[in-house]
Amino acid sequence: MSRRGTLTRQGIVEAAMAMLDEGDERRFSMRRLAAELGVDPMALYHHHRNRHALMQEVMVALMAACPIPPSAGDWRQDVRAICHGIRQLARRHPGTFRVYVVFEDWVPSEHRVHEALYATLLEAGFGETATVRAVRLLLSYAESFAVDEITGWLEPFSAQERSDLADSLAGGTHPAITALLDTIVTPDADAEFAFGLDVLIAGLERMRETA
Amino acid sequence: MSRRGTLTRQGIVEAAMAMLDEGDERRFSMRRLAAELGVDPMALYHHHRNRHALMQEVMVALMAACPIPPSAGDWRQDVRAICHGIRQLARRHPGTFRVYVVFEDWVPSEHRVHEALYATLLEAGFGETATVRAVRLLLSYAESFAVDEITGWLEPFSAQERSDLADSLAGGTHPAITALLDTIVTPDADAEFAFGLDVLIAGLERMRETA
DNA sequence: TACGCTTTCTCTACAGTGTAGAGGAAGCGC
DNA sequence: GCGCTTCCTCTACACTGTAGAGAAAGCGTA
Repeated sequence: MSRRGTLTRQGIVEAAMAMLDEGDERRFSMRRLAAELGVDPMALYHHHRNRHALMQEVMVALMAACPIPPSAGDWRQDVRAICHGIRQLARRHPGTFRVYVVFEDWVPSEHRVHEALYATLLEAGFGETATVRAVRLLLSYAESFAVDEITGWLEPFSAQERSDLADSLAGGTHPAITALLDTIVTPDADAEFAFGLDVLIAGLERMRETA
Repeated sequence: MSRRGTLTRQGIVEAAMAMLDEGDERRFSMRRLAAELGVDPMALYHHHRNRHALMQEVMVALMAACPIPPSAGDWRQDVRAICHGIRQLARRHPGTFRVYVVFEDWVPSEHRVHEALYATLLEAGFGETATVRAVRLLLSYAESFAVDEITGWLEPFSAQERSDLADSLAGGTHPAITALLDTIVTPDADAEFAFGLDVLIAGLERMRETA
């Protein structure tokens, strides 16, 4: 057992993030993390008040790592780029991101991302209320898409999954789903993400004109 | 201790759902549920293979309870109504709904809701691919909005929360957020939900025209 | 009524979790 | 050298899900 100087506040955060990201984030535990770091579980508590406080730090680190591309002048392109950054972040840190989306607390480093979106829309001429609402809309789109993607919902179904789905339709009458089965089981993540962004941006454009 | 006939497969499901909904869903446990039912924890395992299997049943019950209004003839109105049904469901079953959105498995009774949306958009003239994508978009909007709402993100900030937010902005430079602070801290859930739906529907309308 | 069988529940136990509280050792300043 | 602070370990507790064994209640049949 190493005795001293092995642990750092930030080192623990990084190790925790790595553990969340590789494999199932539900397998994360303070004891496992301590074992990984070759240290007694309670050693962690000297650097972080408790599990929740550690998680908070991990969330801060996560959002601080969110890429925010520089403005390209056109708000539509900027919005696309920022949302893409969120998607990239999720792919780089799938486990941590999934913890993030259900995390209840404040994560200060979120501000970076929010600021970028707010600034983009304000400058594009959206009103204050519309901007705030549009940002929530865009963020929830990007985040929930990203979660779906890292959870595997956007990968083509296996033969097994496809037939499970088909079987589960047998009970009731679901003509529309049945008709769409082939399309449903062969999603294209990139195209789907772009589609959603196109819809949102087109819709926002209309809002701006009429408001 | 009651000995026999107190427990029912469905009764356990309902009690579990009630326990999830009142108070924090993270406080749910098999042992607490058993205590509530006046029964030994292991008694539950005779009716449900394990906690996950029970949760699966609860999720099925949840989605089976999702109100699906009859079609009104206009796809825009139908989409609005269906999404509103999801929001209502979340408000009636906040704890269960929050478990649902992070639940990884298949929930057969989801089909009812999906079918309604698929059918609506197909009949409105959307292509197959567009329909599938639009449905995912609408569902993820309704669900993530509903989660935000039941989590409390759409209630006006308390003075404390407002000043916490203001403080957290002091460090960096966030001119846009700062300018929007008043708007950010006074959200209006109904208006916000309607705004998102308007944007999505307007955007989808454009997609249908150009496709 | 009596026997056994099945169903339903209880009891005990184990490995896992987060973490409180006490204690020990390493390194610093004097 | 001494003491103080910092960092870590050890032990312990209350909690979790659930395996495995056994008890009791009610049923079907004789």
